[in-house]
Amino acid sequence: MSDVRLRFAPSPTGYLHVGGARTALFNWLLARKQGGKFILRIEDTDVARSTQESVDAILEGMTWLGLDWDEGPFFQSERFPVYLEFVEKLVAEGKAYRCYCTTEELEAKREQAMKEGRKPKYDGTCRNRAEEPAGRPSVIRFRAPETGVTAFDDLIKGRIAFANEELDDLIIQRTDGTPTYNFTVVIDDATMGVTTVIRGDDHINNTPRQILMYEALGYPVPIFAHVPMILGSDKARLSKRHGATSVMAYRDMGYLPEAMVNYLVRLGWSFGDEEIFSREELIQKFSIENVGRSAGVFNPDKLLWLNHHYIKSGDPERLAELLKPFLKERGIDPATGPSLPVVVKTLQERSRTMLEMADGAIFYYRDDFAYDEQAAAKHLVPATAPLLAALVTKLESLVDVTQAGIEAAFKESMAEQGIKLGQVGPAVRVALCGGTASPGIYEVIEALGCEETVARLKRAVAFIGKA
RNA sequence: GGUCCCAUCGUCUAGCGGUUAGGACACCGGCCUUUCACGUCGGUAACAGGGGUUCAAGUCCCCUUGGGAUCACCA
Repeated sequence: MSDVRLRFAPSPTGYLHVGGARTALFNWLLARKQGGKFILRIEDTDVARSTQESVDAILEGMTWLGLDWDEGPFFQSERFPVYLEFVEKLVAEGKAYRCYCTTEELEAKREQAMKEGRKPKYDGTCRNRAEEPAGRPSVIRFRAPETGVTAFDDLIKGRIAFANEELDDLIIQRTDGTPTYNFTVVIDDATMGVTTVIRGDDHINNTPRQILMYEALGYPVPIFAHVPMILGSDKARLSKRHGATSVMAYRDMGYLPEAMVNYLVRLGWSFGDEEIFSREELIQKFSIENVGRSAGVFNPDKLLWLNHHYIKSGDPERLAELLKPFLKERGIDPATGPSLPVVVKTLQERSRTMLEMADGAIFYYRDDFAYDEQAAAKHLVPATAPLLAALVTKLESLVDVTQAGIEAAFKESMAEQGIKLGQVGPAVRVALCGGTASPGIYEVIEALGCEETVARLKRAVAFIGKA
């Protein structure tokens, strides 16, 4: 046990994407490993862009991944009074000041500075303004030191230092009185007692300003760990055009949460040569020290492989439950046919996603499917009709409807007919499943039951007769 | 452009001064086999470049090059 406190602080302007999910996961893992607390905070100070739908989507994504939080969710929009209090405190102490520069003026100065090759930072016009013009709109800026160096020891990147002259006086309160991100994040992390901040490395440049504010406020500076970004296949920032980026989209595409968690954690973190980690193992083995420093490319193939792995080794009962919605989408009611867990067992090895499994399960629950044309042309031919008929006879009197019993019946029938499995097997497969790719025929028969199997074989014989 | 970050197979990575540079995904072969798969065996494939330091450098330092992030009254 320890008193580490970590947090995930997304802004509700969209769904939970894989990058955010990984950041959340790292925070959650460290909290769980060290027996600390994991806080969820919604950063919705930008009222215009924040939506309730996004909040719900983020919560849903977290829940799906199994990332439970100990405190929150807190909403920054509900804490405005807290922020204002701190703003006033800073102003009273002379650590922040009112700025009357208009957006247009600032814009012009920025352009001018760029044109002259200077840094486009705030020039400090209002920093030492003597009197305050009444009736003019104003913002509040944080008074940052103009000299010196602000540095921190990043748990992932190592020591990072910034010359204070590179920083400028950033706005902490807008004209409309609302606080801005770089301020609220500091106030919240400080007042919520956050000890370790794990976040995307796109925040590195914000860190020195934030440290300066912690110091101005008299709060201890947390430890930072900036995790590298996730890239698309072209090494550009991961986006929609690389494929799905929403965590929930992967659920809908038939991915298991444990596969997503396993994939995400290994993207940037490693533990020797190990690839497969259960949730418990991750909590035990995860460490920030083993998080890499460079950005990583999101590899859908490896995610798919992991998903396949977890489907192969998953509990059929659970998978059956997860499969139901996918079957429903296909208009199939599993109650009308063979036991779903039994069906699942026959499909686990050949399903990389639950969606594939659903497609593979369809034939079990429909007896009116059309035969694959090529398969029928090749295997449902006159020569096989009597062989199938012989099997019908054999199966109709079969008592031991297990794979072993079925196999024995097949062997017997084949011996009587003087043929090999290859001469009748493919036809049975097509008769039962409609195509040439399917689980083993003994498995299928066991799942289907003798009655249904016989019906399908008879249907195939009839089909041959009509052809 | 300024600042900051990054750099081992196509991809994810191991490596923490001395290795035939290892594993995984993907890819290509063999085996297994009633199909598809699973499994299994094997193969192709990497230290961005240049300087140092050192008996010894993928590992430490510097430069170059190449990526990326960030410079908002967004978060």
